Amino acid sequence: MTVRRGGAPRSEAARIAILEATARQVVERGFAHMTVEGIAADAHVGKQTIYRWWSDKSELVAECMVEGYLLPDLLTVSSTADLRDDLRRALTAQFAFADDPAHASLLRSLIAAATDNAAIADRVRQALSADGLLRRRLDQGVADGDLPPGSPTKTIAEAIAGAFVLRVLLRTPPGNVSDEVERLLDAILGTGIAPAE
Amino acid sequence: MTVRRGGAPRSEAARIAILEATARQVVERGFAHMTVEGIAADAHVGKQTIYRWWSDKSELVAECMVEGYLLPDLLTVSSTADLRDDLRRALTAQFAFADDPAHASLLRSLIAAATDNAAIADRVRQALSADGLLRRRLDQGVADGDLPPGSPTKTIAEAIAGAFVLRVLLRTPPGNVSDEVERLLDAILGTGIAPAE
Amino acid sequence: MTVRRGGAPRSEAARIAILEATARQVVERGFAHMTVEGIAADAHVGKQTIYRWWSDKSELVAECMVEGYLLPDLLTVSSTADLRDDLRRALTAQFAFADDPAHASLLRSLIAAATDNAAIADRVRQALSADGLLRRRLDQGVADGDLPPGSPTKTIAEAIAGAFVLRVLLRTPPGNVSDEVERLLDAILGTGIAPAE
Amino acid sequence: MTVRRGGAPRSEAARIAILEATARQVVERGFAHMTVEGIAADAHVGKQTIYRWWSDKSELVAECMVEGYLLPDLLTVSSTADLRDDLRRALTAQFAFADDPAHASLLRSLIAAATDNAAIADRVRQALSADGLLRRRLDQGVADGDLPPGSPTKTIAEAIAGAFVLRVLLRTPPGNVSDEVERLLDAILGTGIAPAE
DNA sequence: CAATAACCGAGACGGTACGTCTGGTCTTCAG
DNA sequence: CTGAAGACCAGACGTACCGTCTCGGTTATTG
Repeated sequence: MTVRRGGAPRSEAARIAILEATARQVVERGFAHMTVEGIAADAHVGKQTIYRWWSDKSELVAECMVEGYLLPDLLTVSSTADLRDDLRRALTAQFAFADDPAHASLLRSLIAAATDNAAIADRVRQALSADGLLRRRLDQGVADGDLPPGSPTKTIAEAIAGAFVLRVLLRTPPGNVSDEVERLLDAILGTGIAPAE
Repeated sequence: MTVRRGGAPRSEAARIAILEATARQVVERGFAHMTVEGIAADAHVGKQTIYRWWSDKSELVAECMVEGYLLPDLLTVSSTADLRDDLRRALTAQFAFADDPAHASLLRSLIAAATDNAAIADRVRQALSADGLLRRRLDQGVADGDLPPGSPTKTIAEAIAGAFVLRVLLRTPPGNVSDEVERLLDAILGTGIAPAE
Repeated sequence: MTVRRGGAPRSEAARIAILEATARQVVERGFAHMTVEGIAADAHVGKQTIYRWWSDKSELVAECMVEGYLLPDLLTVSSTADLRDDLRRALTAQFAFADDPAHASLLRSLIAAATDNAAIADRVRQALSADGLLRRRLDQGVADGDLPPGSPTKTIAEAIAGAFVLRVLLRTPPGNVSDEVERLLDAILGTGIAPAE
Repeated sequence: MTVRRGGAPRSEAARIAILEATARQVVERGFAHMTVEGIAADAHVGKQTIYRWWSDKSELVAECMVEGYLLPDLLTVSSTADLRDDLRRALTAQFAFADDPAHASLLRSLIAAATDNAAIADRVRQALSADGLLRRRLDQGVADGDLPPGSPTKTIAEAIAGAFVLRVLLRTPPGNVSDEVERLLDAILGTGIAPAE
């Protein structure tokens, strides 16, 4: 292991102030328009203290997300007997979140950041799929016989997340959320009517 | 109507040089790191000639895409009697395109640009869904009885596009493309086995 | 010759504003403590406009001096029949100037600048020797027989300037100026009494 | 008096390493461009160890000079019966020293330092006038009748030092040293010919 | 001989300024 | 009036140092 060779240890207070300021700046200005200088000023910190520990602003945002300063898990997947209803609840909440223009704007910022930084991308996916909760509920659906055996639950979960991402990217105007959710459920789970033979 | 009051007409040569330079810069540097100054130099054009006709770099990229300098339609959807095979062909080609790291990087740049500019976002969706071709093939599938009547074909097409976008965003390592495509088809079309009652 | 190929010509207004601001900053802060950023702000000018035309702050100060924004000629050498009296008047005025602490401080700043930049050094010498006026009066003194024929008038003028520079450098407290001037004249012109054989 | 209440005594090794490093840095970078951090690194010493004992870099340089790490006494004034010859020897050595560009550069650095710090200025004057040796030889010249009674020997010594300082400042190109020395002696001592009546 | 105190090397900290790069605007001249 | 060229003001970039503070560790003196 690395031996401490003198010097003050890293300041946790500074680290937290910087991450909080970063989160504020992402929300206020967006990823593209926020500046390291602005973060330093907001956090009452020297710029060098930022550059000492992070190489660029996408690293900052990545750590912000990992530490949960930016994006809560958007999905909370309930687990009743009714798979479709559980998913409906979860997706409705997620879509409603994105219908707030400020939230949509934040999400677009994070998508932009994700194009720069794989860690952010992964964290976005985690947030969007409730870090596996969604997939686990789908697996349960397979076990319960609500989904065909062998259903690719991981892929289904990613298709749901992807549909959501694209909706945010396309700025789909907040329409009738429940209709949209229903259509997405139809697309993923089938219309509930067995396909024609 | 606005009366033209003399002077030289807009130079088509300059316009084309600028769009070509923009396309080059997106590929070489990525959307976030390219500069208007760099484009002007690359196109041997004054900065003002750019600012006179476009308000910012996302407008430039948007026009580039519309004019086809940047992204070809990624899907070419065939129309045989077998829906699943038609989709398989289309998606396989699309996934293969994204497996080239340079292409994936370009796509991420365009996603970043799309977060800034709705026109780009829409154009990305168009490219990803072959400007409606995919949806039309799905509609045909409904008509042929390959999909249940009332299937939300638009939503299905967007889920497919979304799954692809998320794959690009997450930098999913190029694995077994045919398996992944198969899983995505399973997710969207069902496993081919009627869900248990 | 170089052909102008377009682009706005250099702004004379900006150039003057920068030189004036530089002069103000030298006086207010001193050469060592003034900043390019401060000058830019004072002159309401972008930093690049400074760096485009000057390589560093000693170049700025040099141009300031050449243009006369900073240091007037300190000597005005009269030309009566009495060499010693002419020099007395000139040196007394110069010493009195340096007795103002602000002036002394400015002179030290310029000496510091001169250690960086030969052009400044030469301009300081010019200012100190009235750009040759002093030497010409000494030559006249030789012609009049007030100085021995063959007297090294250039060296004498430099010794006078050097004595003054050293006085400024040493911060010799403002004492009895007329005594000091008299002693310097004695040193340079002799005590007026022929040396003992 | 202040009572020592325990603790390690000041490290002489560190003090010497710092002064040596300071001297190296003055020579290598010049006073204006050397840094405390560079000195600390060069001396393998913590910055605080410097700031604990010196307030700024001009203090460091001042102590360097007092301790003789930087500038030897440039004059060694011999004391034969011939005043002019004694001075000629001394000045020739001094001028020859300054003809080495590295020495001239060091002297300019010290002049720059002297503009910041009166102690350095005084030490420079001391070095240049051999700490009074020159003046004492001039006094001897008065006693011997080589100079008029009442000659202002202090002022003469300072004029000699000043002429030398100005020569260094002006970067007078190394020309014929013996001629220059001769002219300076003429300027100070007279041409050796009694002035015309 | 433990406790205390001042020292030491190392290096993180909040800052200021550097010199460069780019954004968007404005100004010239050529066509 | 367009377009190439490029100067302009503004301000962020990432780096270098400033002078202070905080570590772990090392001598001395003192109770």
